[in-house]
Order: sequence, then structure tokens, then C-alpha cells
Amino acid sequence: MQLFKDQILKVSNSLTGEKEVFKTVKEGYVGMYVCGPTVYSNVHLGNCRTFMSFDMIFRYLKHLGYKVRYVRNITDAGHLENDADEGEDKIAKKAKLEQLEPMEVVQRYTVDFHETLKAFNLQPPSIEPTATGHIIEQIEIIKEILAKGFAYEVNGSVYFDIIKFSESNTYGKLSGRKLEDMIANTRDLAAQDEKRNPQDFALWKKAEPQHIMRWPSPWGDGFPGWHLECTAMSTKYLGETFDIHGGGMDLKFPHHECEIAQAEASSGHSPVNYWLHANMLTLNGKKMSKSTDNNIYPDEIFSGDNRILSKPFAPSVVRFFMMQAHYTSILDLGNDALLASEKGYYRLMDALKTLEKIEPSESSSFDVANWQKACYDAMNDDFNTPVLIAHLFDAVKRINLIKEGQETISKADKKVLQDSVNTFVFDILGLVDQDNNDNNATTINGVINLLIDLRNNARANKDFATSDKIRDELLTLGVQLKDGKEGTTFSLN
RNA sequence: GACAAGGUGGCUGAAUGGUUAAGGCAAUGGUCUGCAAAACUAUUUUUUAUGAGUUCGAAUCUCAUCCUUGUCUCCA
Repeated sequence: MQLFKDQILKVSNSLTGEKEVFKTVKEGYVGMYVCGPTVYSNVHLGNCRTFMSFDMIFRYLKHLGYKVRYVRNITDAGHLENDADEGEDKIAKKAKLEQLEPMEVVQRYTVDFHETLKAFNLQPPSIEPTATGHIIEQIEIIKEILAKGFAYEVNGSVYFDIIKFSESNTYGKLSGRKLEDMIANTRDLAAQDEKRNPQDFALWKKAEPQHIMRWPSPWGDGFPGWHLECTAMSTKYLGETFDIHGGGMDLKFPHHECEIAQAEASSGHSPVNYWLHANMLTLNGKKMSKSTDNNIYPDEIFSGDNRILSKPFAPSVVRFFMMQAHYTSILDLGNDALLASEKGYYRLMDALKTLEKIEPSESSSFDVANWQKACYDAMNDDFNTPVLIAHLFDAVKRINLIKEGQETISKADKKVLQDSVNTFVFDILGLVDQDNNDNNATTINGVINLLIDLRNNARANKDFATSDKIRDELLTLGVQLKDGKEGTTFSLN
């Protein structure tokens, strides 16, 4: 199915600041690159939001029938700790700190990263390349940039020449900065700097003798600059011009700006057609920060072992919470917001179960095709998941009304409704039914149904002491019984 | 200081020029129930940080002020 031929998708392009109709370089194919994590510590919840947003975008593009190649890198080298002097990178610093091999640090946090994303039900990207695996490609790009005259070598390091680049190109078009302003705003503190201009950035840094992570190059032993890996890997796997480049807002400048400069300098044209930026996540209205203790890790949310939330929350609840906001908006995480999302999430999941059991009628009392279209319209409007979720709750209401006998649905419409709800909830939003995810689910269901039988017998005999005991004690165990016209059902919270 | 994204009800969060400002949560009443819960249903912001302006019409456009977040040094 090639839905993309009928659906008109619009995306917010940070490069133009406008919502544009999405048109791929090659019909039917999408190349998407998202800046991945630097694996020197446990993955941050804010990072998770960004990757979750692009996971949803990845899923929707695939649903539309595109063949998507989604590349998300692992930065395992190249992050300078302090650009001005010794040029020690983040991975190497952590390694010394913990008395580990750099690659041991990389391995540990890569595993943590993958486990966390898996808990949030993110699909793996098509390719997950590492910076250290692409040193040769990075060196080749540096040679190209040097040959075109947009870089210079100083004492074993190579820097990108912003002034030279600006003579023929525009540096700062993504972030809305002007080079003159940047120069005017820079206090010239680094007099000992090798760079000709403070705006210049490193393509290659010379490794001091004690530096552990090092590779040979035409300019001596050293390591690549941070911005370069993304250019090298995106070009290698997606080509010199590809469709979507994503990342967090905070990467807009300088990282993405530098990527544009590097690509334009080496290949001669703009690398990306649509720049998509996910917005930040705050915690209780303030930025997340380890130093002020206003910080929480995914594990701590799942386990409840934290000082910020009143109870543990399932990964799908957190994912649902994030999907209730648009990816370009700042989202604030807090206890009340998560509690509200949890309620809504379980209401949605319950309705999906109700839908399975519903008896179809001759005709439908509402327009299912129209409802389905509204869902697509929401997603086509720059992946507007909050509006999609509003429509899903409209479906929830209909489902419950059908169950009450106040609405009807035909057999054909029931199938359409069921298919689309499942598609949007599980395939596109990437939610998981936490209850059915349990291996012991069958056993638990059997036991609870037995208790429901016993309770209903007691109720029939007007033995309310017994029936209430069953109901109340189940509730404290997290099992909520629901008496309806068709009998008693339950949900696990 | 410069640049960027924002400021919407009790909380969360959509809607960027057009009749009643979506949805979730919360609260209150009703239906249902042995009672509750769930579900359904009605009600709850008379108004979109503040002030001025443009317009027949503004949350939406313009200007000013205040505030939040991000970036300018590594950061999703």
C-alpha cells in the first residue's frame, strides 16, 4: 500500500521556519538522519523524548508506505571536553575517571541506551553507525574541504574557515544568526588559540601523547571533530542530499549549522531538505539538571525510586504522556501530568478491549470513514499526535456508547475502526498494552475471573460483605472490577 | 547582551484571522448500581502573560513590556 500518494504530509522545516509539503528526493523513499547520543553517561530523559518523537515519525512514514532508511549514530569519540586547550574528549575523560578502557565506557552506555529505548518501545533505526567506525570517511571529507580551500591546518589540527566559507555561502541560516553578530558577541579570550577566528571549528584535533583515543591521519595522530561524524555518516548512507535531518533544538547551533557548512564546503550543495527539531522536556517547569537535583532517569520513573513522583509509571504511560504534546512544543513533566496521562492511557486501552467484544449491527450510527480521515489529517499536519489522540478519545467514547447500546456499528465499519485504532495506537504512536505484556497474563486473568464468579454468586445471595471484600481487596492489589450491563469486567492498573 | 522557541482554564495541552478556544485529568450534579467504581450525561475557563495597534473580525498579525526554556562553551 502506498498511502503517501493520497496523503499530503506537511512538516515544519526549521530551515525555512515554515510548514511545507513533504516531497522526497526519490519517490517512495525517505532518507532520515537523527543525531544520536554521546555514550559517556546514562541516557537522559530529554534525549528519550527526542528519539521517541523521531521514532513516531519513522513509524508514520513507514505506515504511509515509504521505504525509509533511518540512520541514527552513536557518538563514541570526538566530543571535545574543552575546545580551547588540551582537547581531551568526553569519552576519554570518563575512561580515566573510572579506570576503564574508553571502549568499555562506550559499551556500557550503549547497552544502557538500547535497553532504555527498548523499554519505551522504540524501533531500532535501519543503520546505527559509530563515529569510530568511520574515521576514514571523516578524513576523506577533511581532505576534500582542505582541497576546496575552506579549511586550514595548524600544528597537526585542521580547522574549518568560517570567514572563507562566508564569502561564497551563508553560515548561520539554520539558526538565524548573522556572522557579524557572532563575531561582535565573541569576547576574544583565547589569545593562545590556534584558530584564525573564534567561530572556526575543529575538523581534526591533534592528539597529545597521553591521549588514549587516537588515529593516524595525513596531519599526524589525532581524532575527528564532533560535527564531522554526522556529515560523514549521513553522506555515506543517505547521499549528498537527503530528506530529513532531525535532532533536539539544542543541536541547531552550532552542531547542525556546522554540518550544513561542512557538507556545502565538501559537496557543494545543501545536504538536507527538511530540518526537523524536537523541543525540550522540562521537569516541574524547570530545566533538568543534575546539579540542582531537578533530574530523573527513565529507570527511576519505571521503578518509582525517585523523589519527584508519587508512584512508578509504566514506560507506555510515559510514552503516551509525551505523545499528548506536539514534538515542537516544550513539554513539562510532573507528577500530576503523569497521573492524568496514566488514567487516560488505561481508558484508551480498556476501550480497545471493549471494541474486540462488541457485537456489530446492521448499520453504523456514525461515520467511521470520516473519523479515520480526521486521524490521518492530524498526522499529516506535521505529525500532530495530540490531535490524533483527541480523535482516538472520540473513538473511545463511541465504543463505550456502542457497548451501552446507544450507538451502533456495522460489521464492515467495526473492522475499519478496529484496524485503524490498532494501527494508530500500537504501530504509529508505538504504545504497548502493558497488561497483555505480562507472561502470566493468562493465569492472572483466569484467577480474577474466578473471583468475579464468586463475587457475583455472593451478590446474588445478597452477601454484600463477601462481594465487597473481594472487590475492595482486588482493588488494593491494583485490579479494578467494573460492573456493566453485560457482566463484570476488570482492568489492571 | 545576541539569536531561537514559547507564555492558553484547577493541572496538562491542541487550535496560528472567521459562528459555542479540541482532547486528557480534576471537580460538581444526573443516569446506571445493593452500594461504589467504571461507563454515559450535563455543568465548570465570559477568555488566550500585560499594555497598545492593524482588521468587519485576533489566542492567531504588528509594536512595547514582563516572564520561561534553549543556544552562543559539550549537551536531544
